Amino acid sequence: MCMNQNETDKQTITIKDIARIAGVSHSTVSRSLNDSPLISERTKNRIKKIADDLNFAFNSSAQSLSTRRTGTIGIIYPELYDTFGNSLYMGLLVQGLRHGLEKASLDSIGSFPRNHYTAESNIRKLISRKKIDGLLVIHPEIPVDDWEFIRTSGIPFVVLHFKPRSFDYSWMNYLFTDHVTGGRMATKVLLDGGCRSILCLREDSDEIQFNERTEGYKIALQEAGIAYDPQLVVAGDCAFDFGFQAIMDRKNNLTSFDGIFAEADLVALGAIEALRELGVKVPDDIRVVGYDDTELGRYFRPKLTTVHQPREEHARLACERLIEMLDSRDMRPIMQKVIKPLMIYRESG
Amino acid sequence: MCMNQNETDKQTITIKDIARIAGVSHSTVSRSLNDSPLISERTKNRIKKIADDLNFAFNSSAQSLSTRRTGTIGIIYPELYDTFGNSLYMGLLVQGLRHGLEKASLDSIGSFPRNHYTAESNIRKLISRKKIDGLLVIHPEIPVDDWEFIRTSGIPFVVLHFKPRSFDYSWMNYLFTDHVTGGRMATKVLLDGGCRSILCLREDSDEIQFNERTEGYKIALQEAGIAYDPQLVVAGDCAFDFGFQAIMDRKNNLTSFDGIFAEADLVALGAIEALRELGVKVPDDIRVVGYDDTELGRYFRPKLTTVHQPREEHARLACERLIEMLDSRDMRPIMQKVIKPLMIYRESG
DNA sequence: AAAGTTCATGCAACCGTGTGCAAGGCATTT
DNA sequence: AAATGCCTTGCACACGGTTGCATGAACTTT
Repeated sequence: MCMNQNETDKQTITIKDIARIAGVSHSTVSRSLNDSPLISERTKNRIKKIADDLNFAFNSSAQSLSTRRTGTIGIIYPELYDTFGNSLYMGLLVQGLRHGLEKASLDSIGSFPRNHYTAESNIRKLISRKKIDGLLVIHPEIPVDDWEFIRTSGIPFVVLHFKPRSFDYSWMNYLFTDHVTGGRMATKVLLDGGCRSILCLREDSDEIQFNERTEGYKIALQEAGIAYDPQLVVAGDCAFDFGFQAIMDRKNNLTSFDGIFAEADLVALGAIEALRELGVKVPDDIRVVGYDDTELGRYFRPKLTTVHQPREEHARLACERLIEMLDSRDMRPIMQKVIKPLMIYRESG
Repeated sequence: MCMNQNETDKQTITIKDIARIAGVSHSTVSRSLNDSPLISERTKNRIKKIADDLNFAFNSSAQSLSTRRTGTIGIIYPELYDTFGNSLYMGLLVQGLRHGLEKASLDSIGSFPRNHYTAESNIRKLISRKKIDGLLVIHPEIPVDDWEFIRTSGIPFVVLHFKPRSFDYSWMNYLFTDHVTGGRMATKVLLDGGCRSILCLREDSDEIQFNERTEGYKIALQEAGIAYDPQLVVAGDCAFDFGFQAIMDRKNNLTSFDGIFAEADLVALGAIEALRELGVKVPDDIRVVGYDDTELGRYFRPKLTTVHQPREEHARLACERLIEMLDSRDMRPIMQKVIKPLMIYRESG
């Protein structure tokens, strides 16, 4: 009637079982399987063989309890789909981290900063309950007391991509992008193309990265001897529709600008679509430059000129540093990189 | 000179510490913090207070060792960026799972089926080392012996989205989409729009889902009394460029078809872009229907008519069933859903 | 042949928590 | 007053590993 629920349950075997079979103590088994030099080759091989035959695997909880190492890393990252742009951008970054950790045979627990239902801090939980050995943080909005908790916990961690707001990060290991330079480069491309009046479509938030991009925009203007006009900076969300609408809102006023710096690719694509519908030629009439180099920019026409951040490299470096910290227990902020972005010249800008 | 590396390390406190402070045995502390009815309210409150004051948190390894529950679930899913289309599609699904698990305060270890560097099976590792309580599988290519391992391990799991190939899944809990119906609906939209000769752009793989979509395409044709022409089925990868190139390859032959069923949104968008460049009007001259309802289709013009799979619902149901299995230990294949997709009518088809 | 080394292994404690069973205190019943 | 029962708590062992130290055997050295 009702299936015997243990029907398929494998008998779990432990090092003690192996010890019994091999006629040795369980310490010897433990040492053998961990390749301790204390044990003779002959015994080791015999025991490894037995373990193999029985498909033995260590119980990770027991091992963690004893060694104080879990072999898993927490990755704190935002919703991939709160804004669509995020998914395009973050995917590759998280992917890169997964690979970097895999290389060191580390597992990863992906987590939001806090539980959406209980509002409990996942960061705190993972650390204090000792579920993880280290932390990779990619998130614009870590609460100050979580930072404080991370700091006092002494757990190895690396911060990527988002500069912590309202919290001193001079003592952390981090890897950021120099968005001032990014914004400046993007704007300069437009200026070099002859633009004199550049619309800046930025995200309506206080995130440091967007402030920096706008800052770069201003610097480039200044360098070109063009007065900064606050009217030309428009804030919205990081979405296609914002770019589209921003242009449509100005359809009677299209001569008021000759270039567009969109601080996100998707916004740029929205703007381009609007321009196309209005019969404006990109880049002939108006030049457009995006930011982030999501895949999309490669596909749609005109192909998007944009600012690239080396995401795979970010991920690789972050993992390497974290693993180093795990091994050496040396938490000093040795890696504090602010990487220059790269301009990708395509058709739109 | 060199920082004292223990400077910030918090002294870990255990239930024994609390026991000592409270003047009770550690069993009493354990029972109190787990709200056992055996302990008097007065004692419980006193102990909870002390635990709170000390910021006590259970050591999860110790707890797992004792209870045989880790409170974490493995999610097996593919590269998000091997093909760009994947990232668009899978992101929301994985996101939904993360939310569903979070609701039950479960952590999740995201993993590829096997380690890219060591080729070791992550599925096996996670299960046999007892790192997880359950498994959510979203992957087209799980090796047969991994399925076998999952089966004999008796671990609770739910399969989503991809039907296992070359392995009987009648005993599993699963949630798939009826892609035959999806393909049929998509094709029917084109037929109803007056198309008589429909190009089918499919992925060049044996994945069941693509075979099913093509199958649905054939059925719809048959129902409309149109002979199936193998020449009209073209296989490539699931990318924008494939759709683009497929049309460009036929630019001298554009009258040979009047509709396009692309088995992935990105392919459809590529085709539409090519048609636009060739001066062909969509949908007036040629109708195009995509598949998957990635966000992209909402943005680009003409807006893409496409087949929607309710990904959030998939994720939610899968989590619910898994959690039920975790609690009840009842592994019977009670949930075997094949969900009908939904047609999204927009502009292109 | 006795003493000293080296090597391989076992003993026992420990990591932090859960839990069956026994025991003690106290109130109730006979 | 003794017997009974309930409520609360502690003891001791279990979970499955790791590791410092002691031990005994085999091998050198004097």
